[in-house]
Amino acid sequence: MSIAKTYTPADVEAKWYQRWQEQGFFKAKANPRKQPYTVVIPPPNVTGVLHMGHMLNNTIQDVLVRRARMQGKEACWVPGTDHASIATEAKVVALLKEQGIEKKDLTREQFLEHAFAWKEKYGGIILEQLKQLGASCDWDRTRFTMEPELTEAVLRVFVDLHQKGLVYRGVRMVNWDPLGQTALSDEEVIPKDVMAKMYHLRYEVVGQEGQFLTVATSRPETIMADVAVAVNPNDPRYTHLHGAKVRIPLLGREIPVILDEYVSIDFGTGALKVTPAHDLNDYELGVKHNLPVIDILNNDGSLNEKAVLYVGQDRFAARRNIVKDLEEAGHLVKVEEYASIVQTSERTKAVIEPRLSLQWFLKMEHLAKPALEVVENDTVKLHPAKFKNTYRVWMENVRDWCISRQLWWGQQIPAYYLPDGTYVVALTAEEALIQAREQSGNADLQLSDLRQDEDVLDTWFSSWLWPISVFDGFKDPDNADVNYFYPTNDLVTGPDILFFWVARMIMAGLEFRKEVPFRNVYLTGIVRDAQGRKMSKQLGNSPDPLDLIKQFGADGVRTGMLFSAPAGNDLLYDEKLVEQGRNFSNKLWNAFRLIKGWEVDAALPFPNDKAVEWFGAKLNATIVELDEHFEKFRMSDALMTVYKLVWDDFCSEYLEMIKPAYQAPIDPETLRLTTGFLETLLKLLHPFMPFITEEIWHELQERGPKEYVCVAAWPKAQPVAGAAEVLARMEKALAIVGGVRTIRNQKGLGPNKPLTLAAKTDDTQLLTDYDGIIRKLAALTDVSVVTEAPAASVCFVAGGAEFFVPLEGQIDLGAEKERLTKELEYAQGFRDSVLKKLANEKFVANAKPDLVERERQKLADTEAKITALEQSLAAL
RNA sequence: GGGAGAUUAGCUCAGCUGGUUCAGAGCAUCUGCCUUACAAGCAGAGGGUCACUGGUUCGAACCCAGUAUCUCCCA
Repeated sequence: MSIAKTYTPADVEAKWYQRWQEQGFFKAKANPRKQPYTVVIPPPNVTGVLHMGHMLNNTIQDVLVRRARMQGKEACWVPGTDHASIATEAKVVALLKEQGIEKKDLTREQFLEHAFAWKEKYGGIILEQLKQLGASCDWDRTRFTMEPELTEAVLRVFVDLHQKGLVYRGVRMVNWDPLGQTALSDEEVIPKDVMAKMYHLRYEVVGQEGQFLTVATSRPETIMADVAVAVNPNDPRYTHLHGAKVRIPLLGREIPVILDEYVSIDFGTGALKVTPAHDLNDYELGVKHNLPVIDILNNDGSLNEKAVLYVGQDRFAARRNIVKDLEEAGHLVKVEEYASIVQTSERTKAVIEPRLSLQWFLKMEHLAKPALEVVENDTVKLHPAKFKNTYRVWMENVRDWCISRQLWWGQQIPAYYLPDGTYVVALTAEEALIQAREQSGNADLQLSDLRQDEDVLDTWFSSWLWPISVFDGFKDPDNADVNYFYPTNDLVTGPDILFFWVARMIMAGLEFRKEVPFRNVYLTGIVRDAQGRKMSKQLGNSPDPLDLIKQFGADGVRTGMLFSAPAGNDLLYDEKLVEQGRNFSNKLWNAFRLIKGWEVDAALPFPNDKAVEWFGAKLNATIVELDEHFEKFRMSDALMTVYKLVWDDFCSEYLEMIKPAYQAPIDPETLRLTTGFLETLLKLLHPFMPFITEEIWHELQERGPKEYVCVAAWPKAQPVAGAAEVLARMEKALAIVGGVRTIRNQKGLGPNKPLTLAAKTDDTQLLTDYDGIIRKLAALTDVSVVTEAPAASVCFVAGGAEFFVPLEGQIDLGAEKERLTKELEYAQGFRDSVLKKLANEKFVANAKPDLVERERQKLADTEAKITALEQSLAAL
């Protein structure tokens, strides 16, 4: 039989994923005999497709989940999507437009029909893509934030919080997205640095014709909404204007000059136009001074009739026009460039309008306090911990959450308005009617008299319930699933949604189940390109994830992503990384190919006790190290640990030690033990590389129908007495091999030229025990013990002993002398530094005794080395 | 403007409470090898005043202060 020289992932990946599913390995059910391990997926946008960020994030989740499953836990990874109201609605509106349908021509019901049809057709593509990555989700549990059960959960929570007085309706300054035509929460607004213009406009002082007050503004188109000009009472330039009135340019309306210390004297001209409807600070100033509010904007950002001028024009067009007109009228004093910030919509990218608006809010103070505490006291641990600071600052300054959105795609707010303008909040219209009759005292009220609030709830108002709602914890708070799987264990997500989502889930968990939603939050970095730029469609710098999987295999891509992904650090994606992942797959494949290719001769004795003993010790030590990395969520280090174990220790050292000569058979015991080692390695690798490990697992030997590495027991370290000594002895032996190899390289001898080795050492036992290994790895025909340096040989020192490789006619005496002298000087320098340390009375007195002892040992070792080197030099 | 974090090899990062081998890994680089498991490979080598300046200490990449630069969060 022949095994392909290179591993071809495409041939096997789909097969194994299907088998795992057929076997039901990913399915989880409440099982009191097992410890639960639960992860809920950060639900991707239902309209989304897989991008590099998802690949990283879901690889990490899958590694955690697969390992937990192998550890014998009831591993449950719940997949699903969220409805992403604003993004999806925008997408559907655009699609309808292409078909010649305008949203405004549709009723709400008609629009939702279109939206759901679209979701059925295209939604959830991303979940199918996750399967290609190997994600071991329990697909039977797939949830969607807008499905009936989850919608009900959202409405129940809204009603509950309203009853508790935490949800309220009020007029507040909100972030208005004129493109999406909806309010946004503070977290959905992204500040952007821009170069803006500051316009200096002069307002004529009433009754003092020819006298002007100059204000500076970046938004001249809002002067029609001005209700005052404010100056600092301590500003001597304007003392004469206290109590005066000024006239708005072009418009002529008179507004008062008000005094407030809020106005900073050195910014702009020290005179501030006050436009309460269109600026948060102005609004607060307006409230304080009892000023009216004039809102001159329509929902789409165009000017309304209250503006009087430029009515119907978009805000930016109006700005251009008014600047021209102001200039012509002689009211534009000057224009300055200055660095400023504009707020933009996270979703539509439109410039946000601060706008006074009637919205629903959720009070945060009561929810934030306990949510902060559980992070402070590590009930919920953030990885890396530096995010605790960020979290704290946000939680301490959190403002009420604007939860209403002027959209249709989402859960419609269960508030019902009575004809008299008051409202009731209830889960259903029927319940609302009962309440409404009671509240109004009008028993004749009918359903048709009630009008439900037009708005829907923020998508995050669904997502924050996710860890509970996916287990139906609202509909049925005492069901077996939620009791068993909640709280979940680990959450893996990006720091960009720490507040949007993570913080709010913690709040919801504590408020509705009196328990945190998860114990650990692993925050991944952002995937960037090699130049450190964010991956974006515009830049075209993001590779297609599915292409990558095709090209390098899912295992290659998974490991490639993890190689350079320490928690919380951005990942600079480079194709080299997935290439390295693919190469690693191939390395593993070839190790398998070697072992599988051996013929067995049952008559052969077992010659590899030292190699086996060593690799067993190495394996145990590495498992301990690996588990530590996992406990600390150091995924990159965990991977690198197994990577080196497989590549360096197993392939480069162990297999080379036990490998029979070409086409020679192997003894049965070595084959048995080596196969066992490989199986252990497959288990350790499986969370990272599920496909190739499963393939090799089955190719290696016949397996029972349920016998998959996917559900094999996670290896446990088995401490063996004397393991440290075993590792140390082999290290010494390998140092000798290294010495010979270095000489081969330096002398250009090639790997196969037969050489002999002479050793001047006290530790002849080492040479006896490891004779076979040393000869094989260093390609030596003979190893002998000598008392004097043989003539015409190259020397090296390893572990305090001298070794000689006789090389008749190839010795450059001068070069040898130089090399040894250099090494000697280095050793002497080191000895001196140790001596100095030991001569220091304070060191000997203050340092821990074992430390001093170690320094003494160092000194002895170095002195042995110096002696050996000096003798070698003398012998030359 | 306020806050947090970072600065270690060409790149990406480790370096746990200051003290094992005068600073480690992977990738990249250089040299030599197509040695029948693997050239997607093998063997070997080079490479760092631990941002800078002071301080504490017997001893500092690690602790303290200041400076510079960068990143993130919030205004």
